[in-house]
Amino acid sequence: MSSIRDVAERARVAVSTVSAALNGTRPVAADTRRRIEQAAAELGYRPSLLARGLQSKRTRILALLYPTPRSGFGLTEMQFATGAAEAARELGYHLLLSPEHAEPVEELRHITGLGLVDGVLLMEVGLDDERTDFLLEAGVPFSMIGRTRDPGSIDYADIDFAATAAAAVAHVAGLGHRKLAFFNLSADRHAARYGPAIRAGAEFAEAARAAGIGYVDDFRPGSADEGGQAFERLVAAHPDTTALAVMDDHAAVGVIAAVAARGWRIPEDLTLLLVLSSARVAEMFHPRLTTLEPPSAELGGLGARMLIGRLEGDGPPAQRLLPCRLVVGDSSAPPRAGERTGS
Amino acid sequence: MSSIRDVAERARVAVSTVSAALNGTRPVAADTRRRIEQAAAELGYRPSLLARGLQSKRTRILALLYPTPRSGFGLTEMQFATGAAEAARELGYHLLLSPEHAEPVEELRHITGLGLVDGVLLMEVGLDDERTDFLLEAGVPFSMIGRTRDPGSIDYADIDFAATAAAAVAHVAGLGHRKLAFFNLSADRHAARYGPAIRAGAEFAEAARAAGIGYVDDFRPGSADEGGQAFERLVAAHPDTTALAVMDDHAAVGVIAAVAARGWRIPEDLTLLLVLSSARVAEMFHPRLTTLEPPSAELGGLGARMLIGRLEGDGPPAQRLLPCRLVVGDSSAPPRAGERTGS
DNA sequence: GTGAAAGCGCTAACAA
DNA sequence: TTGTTAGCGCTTTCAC
Repeated sequence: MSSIRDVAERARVAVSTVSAALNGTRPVAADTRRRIEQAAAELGYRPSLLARGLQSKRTRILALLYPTPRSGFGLTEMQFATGAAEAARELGYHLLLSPEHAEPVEELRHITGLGLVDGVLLMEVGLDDERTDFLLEAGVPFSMIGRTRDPGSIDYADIDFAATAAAAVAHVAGLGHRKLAFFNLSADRHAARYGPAIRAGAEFAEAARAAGIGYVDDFRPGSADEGGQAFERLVAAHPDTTALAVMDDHAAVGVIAAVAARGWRIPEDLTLLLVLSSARVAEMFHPRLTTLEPPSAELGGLGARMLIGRLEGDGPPAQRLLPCRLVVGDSSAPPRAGERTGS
Repeated sequence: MSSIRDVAERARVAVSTVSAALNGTRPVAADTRRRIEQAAAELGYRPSLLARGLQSKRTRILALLYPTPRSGFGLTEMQFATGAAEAARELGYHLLLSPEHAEPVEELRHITGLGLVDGVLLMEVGLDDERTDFLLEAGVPFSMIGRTRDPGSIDYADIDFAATAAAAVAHVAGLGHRKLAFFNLSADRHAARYGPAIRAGAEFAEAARAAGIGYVDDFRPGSADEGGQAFERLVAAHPDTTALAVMDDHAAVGVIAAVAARGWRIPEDLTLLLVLSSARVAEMFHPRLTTLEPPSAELGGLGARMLIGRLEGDGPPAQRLLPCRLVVGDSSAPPRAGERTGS
């Protein structure tokens, strides 16, 4: 690799002039600049990020902290990462993928202590997240994909659960349904104070209330089996339910099986919505499910942009909510006029 | 951030002694070492990766080059990334996520030119991959997840297609099937000389031949619709086919629908296998599909380890093939004794 | 408009 | 066993 000295020698100028010419830090005579640029091009010169970073205390590297896949990392999470990486790249930054192990705060301390990264992007943010306390205290710039209960002036990009729930409710109400059930994420996720589980629950209830349709949300199935069971209990307790929104992919699988087992059909006997699942997953189902697809890549990109904005000293905190996109599949239809048949 | 000088002053020694004590580069008196360690601890000292890298020409950062999601990035690809990040972390390295845009080689030139990374991990390697030529020529250490047609002495971790195909064939043959069909990846992927498409095709043919069972593989459906159509054509042309292995998730969806449309059932009328799909995807189907799950995280981890091995100057090239894991679901069963009913 | 020199935090000769 | 010193490649005063 050729260094700035090589360029300077070849262009017969001082290194400081090369630096100035290449960065536009101070005026350089047009002719000198030309010689320098040519020399740099001929040598294939690339300024060393390390040296530059050492000097300027800025590396243009961002760390994306991600929890080691628990039950499994979804497509959604992946898209946060790729979205963020993409946005970072566009702005001349790099994204470091940092797995969090047992002790997230330790991990943070480690990664920020190295002086390697300018800022941190947090994923899977809990309502109360100890990592934010640490970062705030340590004065490390960061932004969140998701948000804590009280984000204060921290930058974040999160799903607009209110708009998402409203869209879902409008969709089913528009089809003529009068009673909607909502299967939230598993009890585990609630116990972990997982924001999406809690916010979606609250917002669906509110949206149903506002729309004046019936609403049930006592279920939190986290697997196919639990999904099937929850569905059976739902039908037993609320036979007038004609539309169901499910947050957990696997639970949806169980619901579909249970529907078929009763001799019912989707969408004739039940309108089924997948909430916060990518359309790619929805396509795996047959019939193709209507889904509220989270704008994952956009959220990741926004998170990265916000962080960079902060690093480059922008203004007020950027806090953005993006609604899920309603992708209508073949699992939604008006409710059947008469009684449902089957067992 | 406190620097090595601060530690040196506090411990009343020279910086070089601190460096030596902390890195074990040269002998340090036990007592001195203690003082240094204590001082470092008290100051919360973390050596700067930048400074160290500038000096040692080694940053302990690896770049994972990933293609910008075309049709869509699967879980599988994600797991390469997380597996690699995990392994890197364990060995004290960091993983940079580098999206490749239009011009992969340009991207490589850029990322390697910065002096930021010690080596590169390549994903989605084609049979003829221009990136390897560049890296070889540039003398940049790298390893591949996947492999070119002729990997020479390049490190790689790839799927063992022969073992995978053998396991699949043994599974269906063991159930008593006499004729297996194989739906390869889409024509697009073949056109792109995508290794897995080509290798899996060849190895399934070979495994079927070796096992002495019938084999058909003229189909390359890349979507649900194409999958359904391919299935219809298959049944028309080879009505004696009782087992089917499918590589594309979406095509499998179409097959399942087509099977149902004929009034057939899985697994009674058709044994269906998903090849190279994660079990997590297989669970989305009902019945749960038997799958040959790629060891994605392991491959990613291996790729990272190999690269690190190379960087730390190990011996001969590491080239590893890992078989897919056969996860038996509810879609495989012995062939039906009599005729199949339905249209 | 340009050059010389200091220094970012660290490692590695070389001396002592 | 420890200290002194010279860089790694760059940016940034400060002179000229």
